[in-house]
Amino acid sequence: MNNTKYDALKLENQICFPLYACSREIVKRYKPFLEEIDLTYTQYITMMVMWEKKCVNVKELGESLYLDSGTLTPLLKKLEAKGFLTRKRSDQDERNLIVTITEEGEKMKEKAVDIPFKMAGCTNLTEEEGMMLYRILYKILGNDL
Amino acid sequence: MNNTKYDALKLENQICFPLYACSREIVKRYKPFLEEIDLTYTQYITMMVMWEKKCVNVKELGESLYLDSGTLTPLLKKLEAKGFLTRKRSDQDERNLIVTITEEGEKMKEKAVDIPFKMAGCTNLTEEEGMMLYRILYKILGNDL
DNA sequence: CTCTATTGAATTGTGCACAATTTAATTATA
DNA sequence: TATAATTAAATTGTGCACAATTCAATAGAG
Repeated sequence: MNNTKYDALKLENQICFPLYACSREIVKRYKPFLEEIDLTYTQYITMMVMWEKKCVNVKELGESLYLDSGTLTPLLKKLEAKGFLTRKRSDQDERNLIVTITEEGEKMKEKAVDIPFKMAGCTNLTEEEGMMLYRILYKILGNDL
Repeated sequence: MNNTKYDALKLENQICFPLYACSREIVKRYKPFLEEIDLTYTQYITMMVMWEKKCVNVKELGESLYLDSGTLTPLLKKLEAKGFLTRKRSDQDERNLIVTITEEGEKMKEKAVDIPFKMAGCTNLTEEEGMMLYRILYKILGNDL
């Protein structure tokens, strides 16, 4: 029993710190696989949205990824330069930038399709732990305090 | 039942994505509290180590925080400029840089001490969920695959 | 004791994140 | 319908992260 009012300031008593460390750690484990298809992690999750939706504006993309235009604008320009998507203003409302996946972007999906399975071996969680983690993380994300 | 081999590439089926989003989300919730004491989140967890250890070299600090010298060197220079710590090469082994907390850095602790309690209200997890999350995250971090 | 290998920080360069501001387009209102 | 308010992206500036390289100091092998 050596509790002090400072215990709450110890690194080992934080919940945010392992979250932050873990996030970076897993992104690091993705890196070798993502390098093979010339994507960074953020570009990869962006492509995931594109593979599903084919066509979105920056705002929708930002809501899906919890990212803003300050992050997305330069990132989308890079993905456009790589040929995976196109960027074009909407005719109906020129404030909106429409991002559309290209043929080449679609082809990428074939090269990406085994990454999730390769990554599955990179964590030592049981299926139950994985589901629990998933549920708790989305509970936090859903909490708009 | 519309399962395809592409389901594993959907954003909603990722475990890493909510981890990444959640980590950033919580750091964002810290920001208003940390601004009051003029620290960024990374500077804050660095100070946590300093409050506990008083004196460490960059390597030890990096092991505690899962960060390397590329991140820590500029960060420590900023904390030194703010007067919270000093940086000095070891006499025994000049390769080592000894980081030591200052009187002023110690005083900061008083101003930081209620941040964990303020943050506690910022997540909607039960105590059990918090403990579960903590356990699972450290299980991943401990896994040196 | 000298040469080589290793170690610990610092440096360099790239890519996010994000707050804050700006710009242009659209909508709402007096 | 002018004007004000709002909206969507882009821009600007700061601060990480991190791979890769460099540099200086020390340890180890012959």
